[in-house]
Amino acid sequence: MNQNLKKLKDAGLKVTPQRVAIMEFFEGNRSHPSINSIYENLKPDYPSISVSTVYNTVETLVKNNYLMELPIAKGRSFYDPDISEHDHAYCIKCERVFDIESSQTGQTNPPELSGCKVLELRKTYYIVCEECSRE
Amino acid sequence: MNQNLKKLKDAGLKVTPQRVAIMEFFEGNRSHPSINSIYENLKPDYPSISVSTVYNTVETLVKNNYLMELPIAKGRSFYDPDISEHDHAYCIKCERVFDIESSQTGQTNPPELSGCKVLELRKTYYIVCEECSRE
DNA sequence: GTACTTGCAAACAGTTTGCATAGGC
DNA sequence: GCCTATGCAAACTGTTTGCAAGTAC
Repeated sequence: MNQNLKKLKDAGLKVTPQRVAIMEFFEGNRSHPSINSIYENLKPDYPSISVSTVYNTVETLVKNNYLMELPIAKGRSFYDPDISEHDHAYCIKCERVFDIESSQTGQTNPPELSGCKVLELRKTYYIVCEECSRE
Repeated sequence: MNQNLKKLKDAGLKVTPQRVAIMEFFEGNRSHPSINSIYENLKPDYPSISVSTVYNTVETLVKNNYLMELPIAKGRSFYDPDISEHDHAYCIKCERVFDIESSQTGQTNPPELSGCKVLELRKTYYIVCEECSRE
């Protein structure tokens, strides 16, 4: 709560109800929401909120390392408030994203990338989740 | 060339000029084209080809394990005719995709996925490529 | 001849942009 | 009061769908 206010202020961002609401929505949220699900979840409490505000805010939060963007699925991104090193699993049936604890850390970069700036290695397991396998 | 005809026939698919053209376009192509770049590249030789045919054909080829789909970037997919196990690097500046030889193979699945059907593990390096780093 | 494939247009989903208004500081 | 953030609408991109006409076999 106050953490969020502090984070916004530290980043030199204005504290608006929409921004705080979006940050609160992400707090402890392990469901990896899409832009649309953020919008739909906030609309009941903030009827006037617009999609573009959600886009703006999420973009700002990504830039300030509060969220990470997961372009795992076709057509839309998921967002994760856990920016620590971990992997993801994506169920191709229900399209949900799950967290996976990262196994080996500190791997060396492949030789092909010697001249490049490597920002990050992302590992995604494509799965059919337990629930969806039952059907 | 005849390989493509054979693959289509083996899959029980009709041999159409468009399908053959798309398969030829992918042959030895390491540039990981998007739907749009396939379309643009084929249009000069096949002026009447339509985007929906490209979508249809690519979908069919993915289903028949001739292509793999890479939903690496926001908003669009890339396609790779190399379906053997390997990783990718994506330059966030020029948005090109590079092939990376897979390092360790045969890793075991993480415990979180014990009840799931794991289809694939994909590793993507997010980079700024050599060329883009120079600027 | 039949069934699948193509090409066109329209619909659709997610995202981006421009701009006037509102509101944080 | 200044400047940023919001909300709305319109534009845009990538994708999907419906359907009539065409074509592989």
